[in-house]
Amino acid sequence: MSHRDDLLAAARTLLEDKGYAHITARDLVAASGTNLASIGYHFGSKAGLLNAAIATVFEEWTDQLAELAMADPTASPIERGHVTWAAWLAGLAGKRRLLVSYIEALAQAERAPDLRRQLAELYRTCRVRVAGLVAESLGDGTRGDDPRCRAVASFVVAVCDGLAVQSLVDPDGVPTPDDLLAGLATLWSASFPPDGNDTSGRT
Amino acid sequence: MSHRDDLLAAARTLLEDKGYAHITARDLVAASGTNLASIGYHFGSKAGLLNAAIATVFEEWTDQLAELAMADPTASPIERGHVTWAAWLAGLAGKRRLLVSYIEALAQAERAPDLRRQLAELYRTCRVRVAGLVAESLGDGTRGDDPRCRAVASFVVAVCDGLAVQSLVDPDGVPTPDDLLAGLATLWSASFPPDGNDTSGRT
DNA sequence: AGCGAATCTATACGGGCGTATAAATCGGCT
DNA sequence: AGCCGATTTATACGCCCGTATAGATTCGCT
Repeated sequence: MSHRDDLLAAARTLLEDKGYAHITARDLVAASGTNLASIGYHFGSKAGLLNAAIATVFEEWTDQLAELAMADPTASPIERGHVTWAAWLAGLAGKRRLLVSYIEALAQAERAPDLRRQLAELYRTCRVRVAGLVAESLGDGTRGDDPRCRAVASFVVAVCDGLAVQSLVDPDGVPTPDDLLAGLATLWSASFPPDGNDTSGRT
Repeated sequence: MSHRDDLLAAARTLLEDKGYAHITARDLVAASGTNLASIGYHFGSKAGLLNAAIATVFEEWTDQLAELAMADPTASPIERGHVTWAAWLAGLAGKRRLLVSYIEALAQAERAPDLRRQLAELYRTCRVRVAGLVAESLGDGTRGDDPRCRAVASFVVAVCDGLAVQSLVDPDGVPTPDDLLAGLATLWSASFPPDGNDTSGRT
């Protein structure tokens, strides 16, 4: 394992137990068994390392959700949404501490152009990917860059964000998957009106 | 004006243009024209001052919304919700920078017991107050401590939070007041079934 | 084996940080 | 006027921070 990998792993750990804002360069060195100067050498700065770590976390989450959403090839789009959110909600409790760091980073990004660009790019990629999954699940030849797919993707991602944050603010007040489904039904049919030919699920 | 007030005002200003995490004690002194030691004297610590400032911001927001929600004495509960959220959404753009600081504080609270307690108390008070408004708007003698009122209050507050955060993450993807109303209608009728029973969505 | 590049180590540096201390000043009260 | 507590001032202390530098080591290649 290179120092680079060690540092990344340590950053990931520390994001969980110290929080983005309170990690010092010396924390990272101690947790990784590497050297102070290695941070600068491999990542340019402490911020560079931390942001790289945030990115891996984000990608990890998207991977998990994407895999889950597409696990059942026969599922309708609405079922996939349900599955995704249910899984997301179920996992939130265990992600709590990392989530806090992620939210911290989100806030810092407002005044840190580099981090901001990085997060924006991450979101863009994520949405494109989700849009692709939506198109795939429609199975009628619609492509991922279809505006409707992009709209649905934005919506799905936004809901995941909203749920995550709400679980921080008020862990006991987060809606159940069934609550979500009721809301989803309304919003989904508003996006894909069930008039004429439509493959989207009926409830 | 006492140093206490000057510091509080400076903290409020700095929360907007430097962000919770990056305000230093010397920033506060410079912006307030006071003295380094006055922070400790009046607030115990820099964190004490910052948290007091956050509290005033929070209370200011609640005051504004409460006033707006109750402006029209003939409005139904659902109309009040609509008005409140619409106003909240309209104001979010102008609150953006303060909002970032608030979110930062929220994240920090996870590892800062004092701040955490303070925010929890703020939320509790806020919910009680909203529940009171809900009861008042029902106008049928229901009291604010009725479980249904409390549930509605939690929901309303959570939505405000969710909207705020989403406006940070993705300002262009925030739902319109009308989108909200559609979702609200579903959820509201699920909370207060117009007739006997079972209005919740099913798979 | 020998060389250059990549990587790692040890340490120094300057700076900014939050807080504490002690003295000066103010303000109300008798 | 004189006192006392509340407040304000000026400054010092010690700590820890992020980064840079320079030299040692390792690795890949011929």
